[in-house]
Amino acid sequence: MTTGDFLSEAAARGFIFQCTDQAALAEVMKRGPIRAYIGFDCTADSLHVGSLVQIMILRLLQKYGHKPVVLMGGGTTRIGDPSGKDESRQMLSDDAIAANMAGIRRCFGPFLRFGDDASGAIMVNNADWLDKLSYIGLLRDVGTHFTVNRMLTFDSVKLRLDREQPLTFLEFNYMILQSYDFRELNRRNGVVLQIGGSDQWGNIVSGMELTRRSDGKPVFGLTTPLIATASGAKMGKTAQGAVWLTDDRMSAYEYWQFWRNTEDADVGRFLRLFTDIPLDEIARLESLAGAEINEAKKVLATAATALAHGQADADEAAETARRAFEEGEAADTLPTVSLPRADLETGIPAFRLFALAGLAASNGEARRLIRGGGARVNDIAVTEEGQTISLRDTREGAIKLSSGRKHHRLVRAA
RNA sequence: GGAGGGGUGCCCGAGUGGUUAAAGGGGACGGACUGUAAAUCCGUUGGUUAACGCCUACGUUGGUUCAAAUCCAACCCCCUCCA
Repeated sequence: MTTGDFLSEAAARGFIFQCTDQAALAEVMKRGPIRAYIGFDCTADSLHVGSLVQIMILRLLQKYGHKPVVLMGGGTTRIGDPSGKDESRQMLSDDAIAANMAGIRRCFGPFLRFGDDASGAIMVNNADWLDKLSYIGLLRDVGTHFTVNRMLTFDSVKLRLDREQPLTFLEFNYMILQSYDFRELNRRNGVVLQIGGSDQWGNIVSGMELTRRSDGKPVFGLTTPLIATASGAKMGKTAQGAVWLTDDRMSAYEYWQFWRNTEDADVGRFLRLFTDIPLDEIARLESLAGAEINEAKKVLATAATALAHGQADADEAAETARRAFEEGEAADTLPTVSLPRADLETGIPAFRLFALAGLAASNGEARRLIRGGGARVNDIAVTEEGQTISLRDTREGAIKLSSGRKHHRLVRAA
């Protein structure tokens, strides 16, 4: 395994959508380790699986001895990227951006090894240089390299103009600042490759051109495909919202469940993108037919969860799921809710209990759940909305509530 | 600054005085079928209530009316065109 093999594995795993000059990049990578960066905007305090492709490709880079550079958009987040958006994003305060950055930083820990050595990942913040820019200086420095004619042809701009949605001058400048980042990272850190999602193509190419025009340096751009499920839904959204990578936002068990519920048609693709499992093993798993594909989904779930949460938590999630789904018993590691012992002794109406346990958003929703026949206590369907559930219903130390086949909670007396 | 158009439930979107908690679609949740999949079909989709009902809701605030998402006024926000 040498530094030059990165591109072929990245391609085989489905990471590459477009590359500005793949042959030339392959040459450069063959000669030795390079530095590559991906920018992350600080719009939330944690990352979700929507960013996982980017994280995984950095991981793959590192595996081949290259140095990943994680760029935190402390400066660009103050502008807001218009790419792929119909409306401008709400302006974030500087405090919020700083807090988000700290949260995002934590997300990378499990996936990348940070360090100052040749392949150790590093993290930089573009506020370090963007905040210091002077307007006239910037205009004279980079403004001459951009034509408005060209900028107007970029999809991010065109989309807004075509739909007659406002594009503020602030946002119009985003691509210039992102281009500036690329040149700056090339100058400061010797970064020669920028990676991003396919919607970043225009921004990446701009940065490449700026670096070439003003410094005469050849740099490269690479984009990853947009990941959607086989049935066309956006990847990483569930009823509760985004699928977060950190356990303060989503438990390892829920994360495991997310991957376990992958559509059949996506299993191979997801195994290649979101796990380190060798390609020949993936080919075998992918070829499983019919119900056997479930085995591949479990492998996917456990491997993906191990990356984000650690092997121990992943194994526990797998075991919890096995007992809950395959043996129908309540593993004591299912999500648990504690309620006052006194309340449970007197008993609580079923609909209220389901709402308290978080299986329904309101008493009314719990009632509808029961009417629809989707609520179960200890695996027995609840027929009466007001049926009293009390400590007498405890089985093996807890009362097991279920909403549908997939959502379970254990209730314990506190 | 002027003229015109618009702000409806999670989202899109219909609705121009009462029968409107508000058509339709999407999404979501539940059920059936399965394999914790997809597709399909069925049900549900503001809160509270056993239920009648009550409360909250159609940008904001007031007003007209027995009755307003719907009419009037002022204000806020957005879009288009003109200067």
